[in-house]
Parts: sequence; C-alpha cells; structure tokens
Amino acid sequence: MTEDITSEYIKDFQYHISSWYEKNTRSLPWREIQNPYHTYISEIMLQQTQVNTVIPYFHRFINRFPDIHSLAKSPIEDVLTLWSGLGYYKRARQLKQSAEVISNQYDGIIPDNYLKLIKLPGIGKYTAAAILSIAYNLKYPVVDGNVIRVITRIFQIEDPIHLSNTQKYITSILNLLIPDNNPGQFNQALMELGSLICTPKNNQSKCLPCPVKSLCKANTHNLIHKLPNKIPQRQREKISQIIFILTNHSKILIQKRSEGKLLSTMWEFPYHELDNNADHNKVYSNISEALFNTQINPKYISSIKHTITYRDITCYIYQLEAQQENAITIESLFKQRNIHFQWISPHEITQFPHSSMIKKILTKIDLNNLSIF
DNA sequence: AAAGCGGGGTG
DNA sequence: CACCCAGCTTT
Repeated sequence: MTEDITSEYIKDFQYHISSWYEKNTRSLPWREIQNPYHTYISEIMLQQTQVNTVIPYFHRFINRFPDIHSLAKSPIEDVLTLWSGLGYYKRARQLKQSAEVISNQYDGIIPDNYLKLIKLPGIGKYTAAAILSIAYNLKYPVVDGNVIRVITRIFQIEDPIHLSNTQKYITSILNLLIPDNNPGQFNQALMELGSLICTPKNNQSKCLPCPVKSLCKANTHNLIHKLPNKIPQRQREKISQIIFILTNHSKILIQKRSEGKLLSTMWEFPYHELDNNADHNKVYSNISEALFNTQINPKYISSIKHTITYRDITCYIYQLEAQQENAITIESLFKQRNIHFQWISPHEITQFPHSSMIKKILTKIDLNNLSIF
C-alpha cells in the first residue's frame, strides 16, 4: 500500500499541510525562543494535558527552574509542589530524574540522539521524536493520538491501533511523508490538524476546512466515524469516601501518603473509603469514633465528584473542630500508624505537593471561618 | 452523567 | 501485550 505514495503525492501532501499550518500556528510560550529545554518541559507537560492548562504551569516552571542544572539540583518536593494540579505526578519525578542524568552525564545539554533520549525516564518514542524534530530539526515523525487519527483516516487503516504492528505501519508511512525541510513544523502541523479539525467525534462537515480532504480515503468513503479502530474502554469503578477536615486553632490537619502507592508522598486530607453506596451519614459517626476515638461536633460541608482514569470518586466532606485534647488523641493515633501529618494554615497548602482533588475539596471549605477557638 | 481520550512504564 | 497512572474535555 505504501507503494501508492509517489513522490508527487508526497510533495502535494507536504505543501497542503505546511501552507495550512503557516496560517494556523498559535503563538505559545514554548515556541517563543528555540530552546531544547523549553521544548522538553512543554512536551512532558503536554502529555495527557491540554495546552491551556499547561501554559501557566510552564511559565512558573521555567521561572523557578530556568535550566536543566537548576532542576537537577532542586529537591523533588519543590518540583511536585509546582506540578500540583497538573496530574500524573510520575511525570514530574521522571523529569527530575532525567534532569539529573542530563546535568551529570551530558553537561546539561539535552541529547540530540534518539537512543540516548529514549533511555531517559519519562521519554518514550513520542517525546524523543518530538524533541529531536522540534528542538533539533531532525527527521523523526511523531506518532501521538492526533497523528494516529489523521493517518488512519487519510489512508483508511482499519487495523486496531493499539497493536504495535499498526503503529509501526503508521510510522513507516510518516517516514515517507516527513520532509527534509522543517520536519518539526510538519509534525506540529499534523498534531494541530488532529486537535482542531480531524477530531475524534467528527461529522463530515468538520472536514470542509481540512487541507488534505481530497487525499483522505475516509472522507471519500464516508468512514470518518469508524476510524481509528480502538478497543473498547475499561469499565469505570465507582468509589465513595469521607473526607475529614480536622481543624484546630485555625489549622487543618493534612497527611502524607506513603511511598510507592498512588500519589506517592503527596499530601492529602485524612479520609475513609466507603463500601459500595453506603450511606455516608449513617457510617460517619462509627468511622469518626473508630478513627479518632471521640466524637467532635461533625459538620457536613458538601460533596464533590472527581474523575481520574478509570475511577469515579465521590467525596463527602466533613469538618470537625477539634479541641486541644482531641487534637492530642488524633496526633497519637497518627503517630501510632506511622503516618506523617502536619497542622497547617489553609493557604499553606500551596507549599505542599497535592493533587487537584485536594484543590477541589478546598474550594468547598470556608477558609475564613475555620475554627471558633 | 457518561463516554472518550492517551504517552510512558511495568511485568 | 495488558494494565496502570488520584485528569480533563466532549457528548
């Protein structure tokens, strides 16, 4: 099938893509200056995260860690704190690990070599190709979700896209199409096309402004809605939990998650997972007694919903104003369980690594009226 | 409310 | 290759 791709076809394809992109290039913070470090940081942040979400984080990150060496020297807690709310915190840990390697072994210069890049934690095929093409103008095609969608539609590739053979096939087509001149621009153009025009849910009308619609087999054969061929998604699990906002003298108790689990070492509020659809009002008193060996005027605040990967979480937020003796009981319980904890002022949460679920919970608490003591 | 989307790592 | 990562957008 790749033999259909003649040199005229390639020229035609490249011309349409590049002239479309020239008219549609967004000015983004990481495009302002040519700096491989900026490309690297932005590509890691942009994994599973939208451009508009990334922009403020990118500015703060570059400001706080202006180069590889400063990132390599900084404590991981600082990196995670800055990453708080971006999600997928392993990205931040791996970024920091890779910065150490680049700082120590490569003089702080991000390698312009595929095999060296791919060895760094957090850099896979996609990110390696993105850095090489965008930062170093080398001819490596990127194969992300957007590009896969665009290519399977244009060439009517019906094989399931999760198979490695299908991805290899897509890569081989891209290797024919990618130009010697400005391969990075070509890659960004295909991704931009996928995110603006060749979107997942697509009725044919969206194809009207597409620069390569005349070359697109799925468009010609009315198969846009069937491609790409994806395997069904995993069923989502419903989870309910009670969140304890324990307050004492205008301070809130936060605890640190243990290492190696989900959200490793991130800070959170004490919580208790509920059995499937248990009534949080009924189980609350038992739980608070079991956990804190005391009943402290519980006040139901509200609930929030939070979705992550394959879990739907409902949090029932309770506030408990602890008197001094209760606080001591609570502390001894936490020490007994070997849980790191700290009483903090609500605004100090910004100094601790925490997830966006914690941010969401905080919006439900009246921070100005925490404690009457 | 539900479904959809998705790079990299692990085993 | 299957499964997981405490997110976010579109339908």
